[in-house]
Amino acid sequence: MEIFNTLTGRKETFRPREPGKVGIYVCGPTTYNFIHLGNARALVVFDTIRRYFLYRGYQVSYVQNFTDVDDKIINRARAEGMDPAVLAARYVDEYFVDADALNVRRADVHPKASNHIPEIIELIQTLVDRELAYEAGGDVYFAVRKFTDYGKLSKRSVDDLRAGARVEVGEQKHDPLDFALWKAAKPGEPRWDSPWGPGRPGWHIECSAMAQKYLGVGFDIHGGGADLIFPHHENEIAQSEGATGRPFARYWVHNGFVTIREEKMSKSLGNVSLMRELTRIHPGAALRLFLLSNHYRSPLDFNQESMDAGVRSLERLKTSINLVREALESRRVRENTPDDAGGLAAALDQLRTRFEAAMDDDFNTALAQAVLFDLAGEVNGYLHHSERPNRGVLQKVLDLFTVFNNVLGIFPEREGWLVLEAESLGGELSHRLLDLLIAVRQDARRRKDFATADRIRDGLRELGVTLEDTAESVRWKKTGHQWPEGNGRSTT
RNA sequence: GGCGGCGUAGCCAAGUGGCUAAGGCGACGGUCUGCAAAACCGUUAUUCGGCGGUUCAAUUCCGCCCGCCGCCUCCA
Repeated sequence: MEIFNTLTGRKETFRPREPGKVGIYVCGPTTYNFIHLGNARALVVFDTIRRYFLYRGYQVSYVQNFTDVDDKIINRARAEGMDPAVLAARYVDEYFVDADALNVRRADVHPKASNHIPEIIELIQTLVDRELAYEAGGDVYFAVRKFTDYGKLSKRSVDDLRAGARVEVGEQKHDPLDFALWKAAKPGEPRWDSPWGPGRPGWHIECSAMAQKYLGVGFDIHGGGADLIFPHHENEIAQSEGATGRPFARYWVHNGFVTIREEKMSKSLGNVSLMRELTRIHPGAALRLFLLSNHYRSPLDFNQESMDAGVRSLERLKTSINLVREALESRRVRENTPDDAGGLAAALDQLRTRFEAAMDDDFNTALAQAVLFDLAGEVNGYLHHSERPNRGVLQKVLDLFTVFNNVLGIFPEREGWLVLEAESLGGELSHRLLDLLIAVRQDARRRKDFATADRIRDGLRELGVTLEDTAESVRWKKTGHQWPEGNGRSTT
């Protein structure tokens, strides 16, 4: 397995700290709002990486924190007249709603800064004892210039950084480059007792403390968005390696940004896309497919065209899986016919090899997706050309879809069965009405009253239900339109 | 200014020092269909931003130029 390591700037063969085991720490969101598309990309990328290690048989320890003590939380809580802890807890809950929509699995541990104050204080104390940190007016700062390796991750020299560094009002840094490990509490702010007086941890220190606690020193993979390289991860390295004298993490993995219509997504541009909005409009599976549609280190542009293409390509996968399922249930399937498509079974082995090669090469999910589409193409062709498809080979196809999906996580899985979508029309009555309309239309078709038949089909299409006539039955599927509860009609 | 990335068909997007430059979306033609839809078959980059260089051979390596983007401040 080859992984691009930000620390060395190149792809390296992955060698775990302990054979058969891999420890991964990913920086999770600061819980002051719903997560946005950029957060979602990081989540999905690292969830997929984790899944691939599991596929490869590793025992994975996957840790993703929540930053629940932070200026942004305090400010927002103040603005809303809420207790910061309550606000943070609320958005932790909301995080899971969005993560679930993207089929992102729970981490093995989801540590929160607020639950690790003693560990944080202990780590700061170690840094103070080693004279890499100093107290000033109730704050504690890390002395960047005393850590000689500073800048090794972001490839910056301390002198380059000097120009950009600034000192906020009220800070008492000895050097503008220094950063806060501990912030003295101002009136009305959350506070914990410490050897330096009441206060709260700075942003970077929590990750050092929690990663070390759950994964130990020198764990395998530390991940996050590329914007965390500097200063967050650089500072984590300084703190952790300063305190232990040993390498903090072995492979640093960073995902690229999401842009929106070619612009960086940011608050100031007002173009932040919250997942809560997006999942209302698009199926989670389509969003996940889109998020994995290019290499994780490249920028990914979100726009209507790309998303539409994602939705349609998802349809292709669903259709194929459904065709296989239908065939397996149909009368034409045979137990003992030879694999008469000229080697579908052999093709499956090749596809699996290609899939692994793609993922082995720095988690090339775009290539891995192509394998999924090739699988769809292979089996569609087989079903089209074979009068008597072989049950065994079709089952293998379904199994392979499941194996691939287990890594890419596009469709949720329930008891080994891929859930392609919630085929819900919003109630039992709707389903019965639809069945009735389809039956009436079938009668019309038998009478060759195609005007009526087409009127029903066209009308349903406008309502977001597409009918497909097959030799044996009529299929329907939901397309496009969403029907939010209670609020009437919404056009996407 | 410092650091880093990108430029492949109408769009999205993999990729490689030389065998037919993946895959998806779209478009076009055909099969199927009452007509559709879906599916299938076929077509859709003699060419990989431009100019040089290295090489028997470059889209792939190097240099320069043009264009785009990100980080250097909180940010996935």
